[in-house]
Amino acid sequence: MSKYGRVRIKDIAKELDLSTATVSRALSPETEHMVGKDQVKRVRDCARELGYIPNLAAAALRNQKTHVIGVVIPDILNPVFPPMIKGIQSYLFTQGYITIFVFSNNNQEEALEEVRRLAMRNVDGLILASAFLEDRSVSECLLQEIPLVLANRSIQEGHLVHQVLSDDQHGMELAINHLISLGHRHLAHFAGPDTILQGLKRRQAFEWLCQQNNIEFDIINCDQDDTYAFSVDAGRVGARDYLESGGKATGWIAANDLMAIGAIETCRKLNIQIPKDISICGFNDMPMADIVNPSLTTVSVPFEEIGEQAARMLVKEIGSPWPSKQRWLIAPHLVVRESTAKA
Amino acid sequence: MSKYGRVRIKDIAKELDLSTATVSRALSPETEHMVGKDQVKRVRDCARELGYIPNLAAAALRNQKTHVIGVVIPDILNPVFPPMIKGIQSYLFTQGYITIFVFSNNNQEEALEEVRRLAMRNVDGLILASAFLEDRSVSECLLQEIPLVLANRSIQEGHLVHQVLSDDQHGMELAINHLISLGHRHLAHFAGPDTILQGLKRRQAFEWLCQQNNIEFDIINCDQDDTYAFSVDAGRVGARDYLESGGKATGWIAANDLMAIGAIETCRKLNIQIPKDISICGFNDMPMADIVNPSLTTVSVPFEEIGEQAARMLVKEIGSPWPSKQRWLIAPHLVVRESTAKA
DNA sequence: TTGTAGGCGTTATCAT
DNA sequence: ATGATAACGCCTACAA
Repeated sequence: MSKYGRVRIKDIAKELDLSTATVSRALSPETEHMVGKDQVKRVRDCARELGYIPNLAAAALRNQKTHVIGVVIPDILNPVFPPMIKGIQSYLFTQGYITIFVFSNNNQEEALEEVRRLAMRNVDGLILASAFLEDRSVSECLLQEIPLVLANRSIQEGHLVHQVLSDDQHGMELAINHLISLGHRHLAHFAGPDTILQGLKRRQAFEWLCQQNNIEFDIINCDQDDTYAFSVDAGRVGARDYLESGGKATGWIAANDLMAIGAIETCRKLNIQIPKDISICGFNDMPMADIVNPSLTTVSVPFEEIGEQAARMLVKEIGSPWPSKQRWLIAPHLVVRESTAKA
Repeated sequence: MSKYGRVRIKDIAKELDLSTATVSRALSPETEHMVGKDQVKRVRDCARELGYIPNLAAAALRNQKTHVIGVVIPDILNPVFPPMIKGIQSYLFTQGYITIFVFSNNNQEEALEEVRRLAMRNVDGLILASAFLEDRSVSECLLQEIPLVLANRSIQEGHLVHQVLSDDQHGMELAINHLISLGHRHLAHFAGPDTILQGLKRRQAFEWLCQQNNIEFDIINCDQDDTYAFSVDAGRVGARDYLESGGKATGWIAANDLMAIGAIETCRKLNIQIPKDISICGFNDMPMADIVNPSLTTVSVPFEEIGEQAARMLVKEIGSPWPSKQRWLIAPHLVVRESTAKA
């Protein structure tokens, strides 16, 4: 092969009898104007010929900028995240960034550990989609002065960081109005854990809106522990417990689609017909929500858009930090399918 | 705050009036034995106090080793990949590696571009799950001498790279035997593109096994273009075309679950009952295959295991390259659910 | 337009 | 046991 191991600028310089400075300049679009046109061509050709691949680790060390963004995702198996990942990655790609996705298994300790690892890699910025209302990852980032955007989550001290969120209050309103308009007068909410933003917000909105509308309601807490939160299993068990304890609501709203699917499964086992006997509404409109049995009526949260918007804000923040932090709400919409019907 | 920007080894050294060498040694588990016990403690304490975070880019530059693995995934929205991603990531995490996942949108050019970007980042190794039987990414890796494992895919020159694959021939046998045992005597295969390993292998296996069993069969090519391959839409259109052209098979095997779901949808629209009129079998057993309507009988491919095994082989290969390249087959199994029944 | 030289943060070699 | 120093590959002020 080539007479070099991995080709460096130095090798090209030697080959063409130039200085490394000239080669470096010729290779970079921002500086090539300082070099003669003919030289640029010579250098470029030679680089291609020798199979030169720049060593970005070295450049990063020198420039104090890696063009790497870190993203912490709580659970890769949760189907809402792939669209968000896509939104993040495809925008950052266009901006010349590479994205490191790490997965925290819904675990605060792991998330913090991952954030530290990312900090060691000198990421230029961080997007946290990991889910807890309070955890130390955020303070760690602030301490390290790493530009930060929270995607689809929030924290108590909202003024310290940028946030991109779906408007869950509005989403819950869409779901409740839908069920009410179908004639349901007793609703139930299968809630996620209060330690996670969506769990808290959706439960609060449900409670408040039912009271506003003078509707009888029950709230079922399905969360045993954090890894179990928002799972099909949580919905399964929640529904079973609710029915066994004599719950009478005819309109159910789950905190997410997976829990709705779990609830539907339990109903099927108990020979309860959906939507004839009970209407069930999900939340998120995850991929596949349209092909389950029955297909899910659900509040559609635009995760890809959330991801892209978060990435967009982060890039801006890296370019020039905003003095005040933004809280960006994205409106969900209702998708009516087969799992809801007249009471 | 601290009086330093980001704390470096040099800062700790100055603080404790030691040399950078001693501090570096004290901080690294492999070299701390060269330093007095008391010093180690002083250094560690000081590092914690100042909030020292090692700069791995610098270490990588010095050590010619980044502890970064790159993984190319063709499509994050394809539900078979999250389990594979999990398998890869969780194993590599335990081995002290960080993983960069990139997505090529089923596009060869993008995959190659991503591989180049990863090479610039000096990844220690690469896992390619991107799907084509022939593309330039592999040769690029070989050229750059980057340790390489193919996950769930293959190439013509199989002896040049490690591969971890599901045994599709065996999987197809399970599916066909299942349908035959249910009394089906005319089978159809909704095939993926021949340019992708699974498309090719599954079609070939289907053809051969039908001939072996003296079964009448049809093959429907659903692939228009690469981004469309293996999608719900491909299955939808394939089924419609097949039925409109008078296809009579009572047992269908799709090249993957998404296509099976698309085919089911078309049947539902045409008032064809599954599995009463036609039995449909999928391939992969993706997450959610158990909750679609009707739930899918499918050949279950253990993607998480494939991912973990690929990662395992890659780490070994990085440690000490094997002279001969391995081809590792993982056996799928059949999961019988509601979409297949007696003819 | 081109070249020289120093430094980004870390670690290994060599000397003490 | 500890310190001085060079080197990893790249970029850029400064000099010519």
